[in-house]
Amino acid sequence: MNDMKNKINTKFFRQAVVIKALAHPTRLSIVDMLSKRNICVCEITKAIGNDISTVSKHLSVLKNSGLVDITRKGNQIFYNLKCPCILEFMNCIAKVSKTAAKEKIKQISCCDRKK
Amino acid sequence: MNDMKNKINTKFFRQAVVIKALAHPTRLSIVDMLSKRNICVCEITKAIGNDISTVSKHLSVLKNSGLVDITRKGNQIFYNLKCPCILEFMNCIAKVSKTAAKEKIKQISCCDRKK
DNA sequence: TGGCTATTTGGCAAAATAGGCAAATAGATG
DNA sequence: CATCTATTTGCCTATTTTGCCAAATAGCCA
Repeated sequence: MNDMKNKINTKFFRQAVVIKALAHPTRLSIVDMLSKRNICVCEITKAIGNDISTVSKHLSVLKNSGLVDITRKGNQIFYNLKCPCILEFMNCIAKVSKTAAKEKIKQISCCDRKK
Repeated sequence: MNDMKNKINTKFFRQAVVIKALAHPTRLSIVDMLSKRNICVCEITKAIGNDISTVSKHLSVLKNSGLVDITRKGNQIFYNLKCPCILEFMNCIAKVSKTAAKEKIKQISCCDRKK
């Protein structure tokens, strides 16, 4: 069991960092945008609608996880997706989330089986 | 831009729920175990080494996200992975996390380029 | 150099998450 | 029904994450 504790502290812990980076609606939306083309911070900020400092922090979470990279062009910093395989992953997540949503609707609308 | 805000509140928000469920070392470790076979709570608890109530809460996060399902057998509850595609996804995450780790080691050991 | 634009960082308060203990619940079984 | 085992829930505290504002940086250009 301490065995497993150690394991958690290495492989799973590191992987969780990457997954955590994806675990926020704003960051998912950013990843979605970046999957289409590289975009600069100011454009992302416009699309998201939060304060630019907030967006910048989200971007730095993505960068630290290793999911994205940056390129400077003049004054602007462009972010780009580093690992396209993330997109397949996103398909899988989309599937799970759609199924889950449908099931929740069923549970709510059909009959409150829980007292 | 409010457009995007709305989008965040629906699709990306729901997907983030699923990803958040995966974004914890303990839960990743549970998913890894479940990928091999269905296991009951008490066995998972033994492997993880946390309090059973803690493990139970992690399991309920996974269940609410739609990633796992349960089956009762006698008075034990077995958890099982609902969506095998998660495993392919994990390969991708593993790749990103390994690359990120290597790069961090490079940054630290070779030369502190940041002042 | 000095001012300009784009971006990041620091500090802080609010909200969300994690983990342990004790109590509650759900079936199984005598 | 009483009790036992397996699991979940409630409550509480500690930690982490978010998001905003103000201030600091970084490169560009006159």
